Amino acid sequence: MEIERVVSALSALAQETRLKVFRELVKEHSPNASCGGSSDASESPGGLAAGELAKRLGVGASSLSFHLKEMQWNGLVNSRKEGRSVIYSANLPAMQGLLAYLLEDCCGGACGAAQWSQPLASEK
Amino acid sequence: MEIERVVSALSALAQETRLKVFRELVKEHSPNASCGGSSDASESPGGLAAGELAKRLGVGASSLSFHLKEMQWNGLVNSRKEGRSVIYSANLPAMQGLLAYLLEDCCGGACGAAQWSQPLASEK
DNA sequence: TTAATATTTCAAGATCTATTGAACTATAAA
DNA sequence: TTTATAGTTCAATAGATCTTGAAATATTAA
Repeated sequence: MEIERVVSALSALAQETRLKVFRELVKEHSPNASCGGSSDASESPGGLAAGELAKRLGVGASSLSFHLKEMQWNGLVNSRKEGRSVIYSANLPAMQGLLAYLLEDCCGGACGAAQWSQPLASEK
Repeated sequence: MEIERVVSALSALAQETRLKVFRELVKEHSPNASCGGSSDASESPGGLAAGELAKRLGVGASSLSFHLKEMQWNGLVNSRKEGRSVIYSANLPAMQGLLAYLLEDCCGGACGAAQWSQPLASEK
């Protein structure tokens, strides 16, 4: 991942509403949907309608729409239309790419990937 | 890590100059400095002087100072004074906390920590 | 003490972000 | 059709962010 893409992915997450949206979408992500290792052809990507997200997060529709557009532009979420709803879903490979970059380039040999196979430390 | 702290850590990184600063500081981080697992009492945290960072990144001194202050405020870097220089260093435990949060709360059971003990995938 | 170096602070200005409510588009139901 | 529902777009506004250059502060060297 080149630095501009990393910065834009980080920007997409560096806002409370958007981070909550992403978290919510990850929760709703169906386990067999695209996560690299999938194999089952019956991909049902899961996700949530914009309205349902707005309700859960208590955000105005147009404000949420603004944030979803931002996240989509930056590659963090995907959308599809179903009836009159638009279903948004987390783009997990994008998150993986981001984490891979941070782990490799921003956590140093000193605190590399190895540590993360453990229980995943406490608070800062 | 609670969500406000995560958002502020992400904001600290979601800017090209700042991400480059962090990367540079991680490169310069001495291997035995505070990374949780350290034990040697002769902690020499490494780091870089503001001026050296400015030179390496080609950024104006006052602009860099603004970004360093931001990163310090958000807990991503530490500083110490040495002579007339101010040496900045990466706060790796903060980065760890951030990564732990993203891995746990934003990557889902689907794409959890397990994957990251491997060779650390390619591009997105 | 005076001068040079390293860095921060300040003020101004340009640009980007986020929220609001109203208007608009598309789909489905009556 | 008409009406209701789901989302998006638009314009206005408020506030945050970033860059610049000049001035201020601290430390070291002459």
